[in-house]
Amino acid sequence: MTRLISIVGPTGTGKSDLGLAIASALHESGHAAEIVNTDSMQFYRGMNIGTAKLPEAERDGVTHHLIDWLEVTDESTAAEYQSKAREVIEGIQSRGAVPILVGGSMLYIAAVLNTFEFPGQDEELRAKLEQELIEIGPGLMHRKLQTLDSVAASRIDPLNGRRIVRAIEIVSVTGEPFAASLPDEPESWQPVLEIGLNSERAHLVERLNQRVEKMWQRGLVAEVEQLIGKGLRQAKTSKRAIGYAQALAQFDGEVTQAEAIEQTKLLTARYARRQMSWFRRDKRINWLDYQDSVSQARAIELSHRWIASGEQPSLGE
RNA sequence: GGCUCUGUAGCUCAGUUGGUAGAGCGAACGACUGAAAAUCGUUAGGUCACCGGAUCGAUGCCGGUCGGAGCCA
Repeated sequence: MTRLISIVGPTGTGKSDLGLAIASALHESGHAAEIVNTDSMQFYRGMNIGTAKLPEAERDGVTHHLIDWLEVTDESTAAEYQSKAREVIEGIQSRGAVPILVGGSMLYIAAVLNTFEFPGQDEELRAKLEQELIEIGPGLMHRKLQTLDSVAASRIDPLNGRRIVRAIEIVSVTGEPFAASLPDEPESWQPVLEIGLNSERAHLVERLNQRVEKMWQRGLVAEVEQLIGKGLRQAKTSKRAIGYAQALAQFDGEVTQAEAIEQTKLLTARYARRQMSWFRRDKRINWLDYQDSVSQARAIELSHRWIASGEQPSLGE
């Protein structure tokens, strides 16, 4: 079985390019590699500019999976993605190729890489609970959870309506207590080499700001206009993507272009921060500086060793 | 030049009928098990423009200085 590689890190650090570089380096040494997208917004067909999706022409002939597999009106879920992605990964491995996961959607990555079992769902119940949340507020919902599962309640903030609703749903569906917390040391679904790309915050934010400006120059608003024709307004998840929600508001005349760009910059920088706060707890990640030829060489070296012998870099190396 | 308004956290602004101050956003950090580009939590930031006066006590009142905005000439 070929070994898994995963490239993670905040948005805009060059993960896609590094994925290609590693794929090409592995290819030279006789290992085929295919890329598996772990960016939840690149799932959507037609969402290209705002998700910084690598155009097909720039994929160097490397097969990319799980890009453009949903319509904007579809709703992705981590559970569905988990089974899909694992199927794709096993398919790649059965062909003797190396799967390289590339992307920054935290929950989706964890769902694939870790032993992560999603408790069941009940859409009808969920809808009812969501309505109730609106009516009575998170405080009372939290008390309700407390009577059902006091341990879960103690681990969820009383104001976090969304998690409270989901916890009640889980307890009701499974009839069992809900841990409501992530394990400190997750169990790997498969052995994996994780490479993280990051950079000093100020530099990253500056770069992200420039990228947002470019998205508008390249016609994000026009892309949104096209997506409206495909039902973007009726969408649940896709239309809330950073940049798309703002471009839509601009298209509707609710905000000026300057405001839309400004808000998008803010949300992007905040998103990058949240990504890091999630990734930092994963001690398996080998962090490297982004867009640096030394880092790229290092990442390739790590990958070679990993594929050849299953050797992980030792601490402080 | 005259009149009026104005100067409080990195930003936008509340506020104190005189007892040294708050919010939203931002920042740093954290949580996260079927929407996660989501949903939330914690913390740190202020000689309340500057100088003087009256007062037991001033960010607040009075005078001045400097900066900003508007109107009139």
